[in-house]
Amino acid sequence: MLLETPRGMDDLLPEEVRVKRKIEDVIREVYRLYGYEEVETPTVEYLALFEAKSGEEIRHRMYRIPDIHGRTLVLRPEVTASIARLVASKLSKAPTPIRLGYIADCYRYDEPQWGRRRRFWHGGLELFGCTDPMADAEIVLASYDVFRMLNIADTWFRFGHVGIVRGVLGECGVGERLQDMFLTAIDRKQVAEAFERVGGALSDEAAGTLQALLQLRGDYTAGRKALDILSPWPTASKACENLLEIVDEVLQVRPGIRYVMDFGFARGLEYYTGFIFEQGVSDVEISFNGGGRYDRLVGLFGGRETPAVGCAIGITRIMSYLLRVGAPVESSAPKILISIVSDRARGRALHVATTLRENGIPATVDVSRKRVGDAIELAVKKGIRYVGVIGERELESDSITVRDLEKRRQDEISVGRLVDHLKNNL
RNA sequence: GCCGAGGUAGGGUAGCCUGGUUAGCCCUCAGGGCUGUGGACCCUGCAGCGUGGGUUCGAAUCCCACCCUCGGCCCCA
Repeated sequence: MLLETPRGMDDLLPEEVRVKRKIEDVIREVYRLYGYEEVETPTVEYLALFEAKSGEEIRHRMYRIPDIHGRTLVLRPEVTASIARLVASKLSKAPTPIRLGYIADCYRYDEPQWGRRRRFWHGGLELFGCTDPMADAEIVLASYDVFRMLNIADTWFRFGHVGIVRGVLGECGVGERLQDMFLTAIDRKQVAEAFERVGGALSDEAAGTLQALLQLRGDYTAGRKALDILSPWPTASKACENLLEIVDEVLQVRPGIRYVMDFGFARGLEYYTGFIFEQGVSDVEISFNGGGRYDRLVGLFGGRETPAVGCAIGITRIMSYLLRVGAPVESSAPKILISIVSDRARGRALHVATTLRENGIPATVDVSRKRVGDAIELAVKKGIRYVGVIGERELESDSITVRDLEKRRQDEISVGRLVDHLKNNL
């Protein structure tokens, strides 16, 4: 017990952290390029924040923590609600549009397996204050760029719009609560149950429309077909047009992306009001990124009604994927290990290492004072390319012997030229 | 939460069916052989049967429960 981590919560070893950092670096670069400002919110939040609109599934998978005064706190299962709260409160007077990003650990009491951990990281982008399809398209394009910059070329998108089904149901007088239940059932692929729940509220025509719609998926032409099916339903038609517009704008920039428009597509979070999407990688079932539009959440938290669209990128899933496919990640090993073979050389070794570091070259001194041969062996194991040797001879001539383990050659170089020598040979 | 397969030193494995020496091997790690070249080699050492019960003269081995890991379902990023 003492030596185990809680189930589903992982220690991350150097190799894993290296990959995770790389993903975070890319996400932060996308923030920079798109003008998103990173924020942090508490890992622990009040239960109420997630109770309203997080969706059935997530609600009962939250870690709950009773505090001393009997309030119920939870470990955040996701971050969007926190960001919406932030916009409803501290940022209520910030000029819109507001672009915010976050990288944060989240917690869900799930059954652990590949790509599903009880503690995992999300990297998100949230854009507040715009209803224009360009905003939705921007989130998709930024998502695409994250994967592109990680050299994950083979990525796919699934596009949908909860406003379509909500539109048909709404025009039949089905209330929001019932709409949520319908969509949750659809998300679970329980189509029959979905229809049972709304029961008699639907006319035959509405039921027929929905049945046809839920099976419809495909490329842009499927979207046109959906428009036909929806022609008697003005609200739903408008939602469908909105979806087509967003996808069209994405395709204008990235005509080659792999995507499917899926009209039977729903997501587990209940706060979505419009466009929704998921993104994944071809040889993996589960999605790596998901998001959509939630125009009412900020208002629900007491803020001014503020439209919003965003996404949550599964950093932990991408990390597992990159480790699995063995994606190359730059080594974090120092470039040179300086071996000392004379007590008098100790000061010189430290001095040389300092000079190298001041020039941006990572260097370590062999403080364990191994024999040269053992130092070479250690360097090989640690992936350090160069071994420097400083002893009496080098002190004499104000130089350092540098052995290149990759090219298997050795040179005696004056200390003054060492920085240039290593820089030229990296 | 459900179904399936598994758990032997830090990693990888043999032994389990058919209970019986001190649980073997490879890598890693530590110390030494070894005072400036061993991308080594040799010697020595540290460290293990997931946990708890049960059966038995005796359990890594058979039985039960639990824990954990890995798949799958469900769901999700």
